[in-house]
Amino acid sequence: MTSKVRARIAPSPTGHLHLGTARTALYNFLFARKEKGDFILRLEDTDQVRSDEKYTDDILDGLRWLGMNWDEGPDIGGAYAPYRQTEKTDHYEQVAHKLISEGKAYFCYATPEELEALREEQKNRNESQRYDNRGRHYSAEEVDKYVKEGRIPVIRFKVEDDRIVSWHDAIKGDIQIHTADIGGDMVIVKSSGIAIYNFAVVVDDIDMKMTHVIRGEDHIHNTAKQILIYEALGVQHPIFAHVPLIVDTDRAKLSKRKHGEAVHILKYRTDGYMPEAMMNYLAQMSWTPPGEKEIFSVEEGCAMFDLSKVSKSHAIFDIKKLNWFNAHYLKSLPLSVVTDRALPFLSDYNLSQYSREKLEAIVSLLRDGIDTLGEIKNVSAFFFNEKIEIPDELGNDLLKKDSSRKVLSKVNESLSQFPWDDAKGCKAIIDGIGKELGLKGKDLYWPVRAALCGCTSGPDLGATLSILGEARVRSRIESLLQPC
RNA sequence: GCCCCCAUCGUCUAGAGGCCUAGGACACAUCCCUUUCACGGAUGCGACGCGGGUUCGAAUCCCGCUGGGGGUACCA
Repeated sequence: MTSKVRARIAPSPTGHLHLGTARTALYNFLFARKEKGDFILRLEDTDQVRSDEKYTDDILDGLRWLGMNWDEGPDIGGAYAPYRQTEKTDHYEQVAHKLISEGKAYFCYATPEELEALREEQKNRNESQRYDNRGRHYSAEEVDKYVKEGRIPVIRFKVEDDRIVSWHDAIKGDIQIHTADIGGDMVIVKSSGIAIYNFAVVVDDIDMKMTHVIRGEDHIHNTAKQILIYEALGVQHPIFAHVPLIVDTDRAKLSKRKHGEAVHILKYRTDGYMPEAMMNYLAQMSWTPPGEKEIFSVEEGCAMFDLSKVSKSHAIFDIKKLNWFNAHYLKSLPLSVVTDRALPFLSDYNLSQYSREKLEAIVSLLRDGIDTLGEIKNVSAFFFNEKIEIPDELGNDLLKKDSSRKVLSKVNESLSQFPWDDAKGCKAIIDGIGKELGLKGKDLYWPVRAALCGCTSGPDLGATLSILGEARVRSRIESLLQPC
């Protein structure tokens, strides 16, 4: 009888939601949903120095934004609460003491300085750096001496020296790690009394009955350590799956230090990326759905996801591909939705000068030509600003040409005949003027466009005219026809 | 240093020994559509890191090399 699948994401609130965390969360989420299991959110906040509540909010918010929801978590509770490690300190310590009483762990009084010296020595001798397990053999006198000195011990877990830990990774396949390479007996509880990550995760994953642990491949060595703890605790370990890391175009791990805000989901939100695009891009970075289907929603992802099809090799974050996804969703999502999302990016403008209908028309016109909503402010400026800037190269050159002035004069004379509510009709009049003057293509369109938009490329001309309306068009053209 | 993981077009990838003269997508180039631009459509460019095996047959399996990445904490 297989038990219900339980997968989780366990971020630590030491920074904004990271791209890699988001993707790992997504894979856990997709997997849990696909298997009709539970997806759990848990906070690994044992790093007291770096943890911050504001990051917790950012992380939960970011995950929701991407379309994920969880069945249990710090915000909604659940059968296995609490879902924050800092609320389980005593529990971890109890488990650690149980291991001590069974002879599987012990107090170690070595100071950080002593350990540093040990590492230094080993390095000089060109040996691999590892704890020498000295704490296993303290005499009563030694312990007494250290206690009198006021040393506060850590708790170390005994790592068997000559064994191979192996598991079948759901993504990577069989992995074997020799215990000699783990680094000696490992700390499981710091002198502060706080459990160390490798210990707390295991206790939590046991407590919460996790069946699958899907996480970044930077945890592969931790997995070996953790399997040892599962064994000591007499519990069968969950299925592990290590997802390849996301690296940059130089193939280095994405890091705050090197990439700044670009490693955070928040950055993409504020730059005007659609959550649908972000989710879709993240999901397909290391996983291809059957049938080479590139575009898919969270729901479709949930239905199609297959852990065994996740790639083993690293994924390179390619902003161009993300842009393509985003441009796709910008064009295909319902206009009202895109408009709602676009308006905050236009908040510097006086939006009340247009009806909602016209605003939607503007978004509809502009969304074809941009990759992100962040770009909409610039490309829509001529719709909102009272006066537009005409760049010198257009003002001094194109708009000074005889043919250009002819076109503009003619358009100006005909303004009263434009069917202002009909974009195609407006365009037809321009075409008519072109025919009359014997001008076409650039000679015809560019002057009009330049006069209205301040540039020679842009959205559909008829629609632009229609949205701007007679008054704005008239004032822009007339201001250019003034003798200079 | 030691340990682990990985290796197909510039990028993401399909490929589970013959279906592969290696397929798709992004990007790029050209063309078409549009009497401008964008969108859209079509075409093109373009890869199995190297060397050994195994096999009738290898991108696919094995070994070595090289390259890349990750890990080696009283961080997570």
